[in-house]
Amino acid sequence: MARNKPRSGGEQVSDLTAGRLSVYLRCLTALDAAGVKTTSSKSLAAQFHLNAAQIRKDLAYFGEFGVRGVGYYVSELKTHLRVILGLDRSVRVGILGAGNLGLALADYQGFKQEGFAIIGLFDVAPEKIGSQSRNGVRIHDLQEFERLARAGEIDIAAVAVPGSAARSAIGLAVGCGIRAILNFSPGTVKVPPDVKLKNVDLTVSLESLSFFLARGEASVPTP
Amino acid sequence: MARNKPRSGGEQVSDLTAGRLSVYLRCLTALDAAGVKTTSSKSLAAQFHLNAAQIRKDLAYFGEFGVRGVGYYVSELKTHLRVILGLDRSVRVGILGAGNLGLALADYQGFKQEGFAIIGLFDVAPEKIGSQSRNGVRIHDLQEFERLARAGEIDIAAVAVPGSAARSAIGLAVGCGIRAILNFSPGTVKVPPDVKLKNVDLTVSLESLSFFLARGEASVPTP
DNA sequence: TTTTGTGAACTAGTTCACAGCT
DNA sequence: AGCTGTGAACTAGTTCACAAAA
Repeated sequence: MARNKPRSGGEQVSDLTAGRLSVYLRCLTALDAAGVKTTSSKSLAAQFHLNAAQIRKDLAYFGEFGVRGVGYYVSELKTHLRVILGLDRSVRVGILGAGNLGLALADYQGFKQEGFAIIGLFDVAPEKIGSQSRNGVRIHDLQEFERLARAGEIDIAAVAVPGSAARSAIGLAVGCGIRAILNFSPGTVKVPPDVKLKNVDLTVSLESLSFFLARGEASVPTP
Repeated sequence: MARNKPRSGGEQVSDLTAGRLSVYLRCLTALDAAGVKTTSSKSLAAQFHLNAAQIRKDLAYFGEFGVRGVGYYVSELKTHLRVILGLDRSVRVGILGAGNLGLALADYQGFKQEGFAIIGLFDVAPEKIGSQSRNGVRIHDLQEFERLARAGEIDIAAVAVPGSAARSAIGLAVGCGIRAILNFSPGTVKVPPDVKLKNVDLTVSLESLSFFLARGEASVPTP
């Protein structure tokens, strides 16, 4: 059995590491589903195009989960990763903006699969309020978001409003005590240091690709 | 006038740099719309929470666009950036997968605004083929994608298929000569080195946020 | 003076390589 | 033997600080 250095939440973990932990969890889930009992950093690296040393280093940071000479027990490591990622409890997501993107996010199956709970869609347009997405996620008034957020019933705000409304939507969420925001709107918004803002900028992604096409370059996938 | 070192497409430009160029273009477009004629790296940095030295370095890599003592001419620099990003010609995007996400992407206004041409949606489900998105983007058979791609009429493939179909969809696109792929499906797919693959993994994004919530940490926005 | 463009210094992130455990 | 965990070496990315230009 391996249990040694469960790191106290002191040091800063990089965003890239956090993302990789999520990737590792997905790999382990696949192996588990395939009935694989044990694996190693080398085998994970080979199968999923990762670097073995990096996997070991990322994992070792949170404790000694491996067994020397053997590797990692798939199901055990999976459980550890779920705890590390905070997925052992329900993570409640509220979506700001019930446009095309907001509606698509609400019905995105990947979230449900990973255990995220979509609390609802929130918009300001009176004609949308009361209706629901294809899969039955209800659209509420933005005030309802405020109420729920202040009551501590929303963990993550997904912001999918038009660019012009992004700043105020993010400001609102922060004001209600939201500590984690996934922002799909364009622009450079600043948040207090205790709030984690993650930007998914579709225009920037497409324009980067256009740039590499224009240069005739290409290479490594972007994680 | 400034024109000195228009870098030959020799060296490798990092993905982070490419993304920042797109951000700079957006900043300049905003300034231009506001009637601002000149700006400086310092002023851009202050307004949009960037680093002045980095802006200068990124831009200087492609030529001497600035004027010492003055700064940059907004409209001139904007034009340069559009050329550098390959946005001076039409960039044609085909969307693989006409599910919720694919449909939302097809109707996403941000793309149209930036000059991307959405060629169509492509799916395998017979009942979807022939219909169209809310804003009128047609859904075609996947074979039509193959035909168009082989004819060189699609520059970027956006992959929004279910996870299980991602590998084959990306393989198909690569096989048809597509050199740039924006992938929304989960998983670690490998592509040849001359193909640029950019992953937008919503589950990884949400799980990173969950991780930071679980640790009680937070900090800098993620670009 | 102001502000660019850029080498130098620094910081962050990745990979190597091996001691140490099973 | 095999594989982890980790310091050391390396690579990439960012910021500083200043000479050169307008």
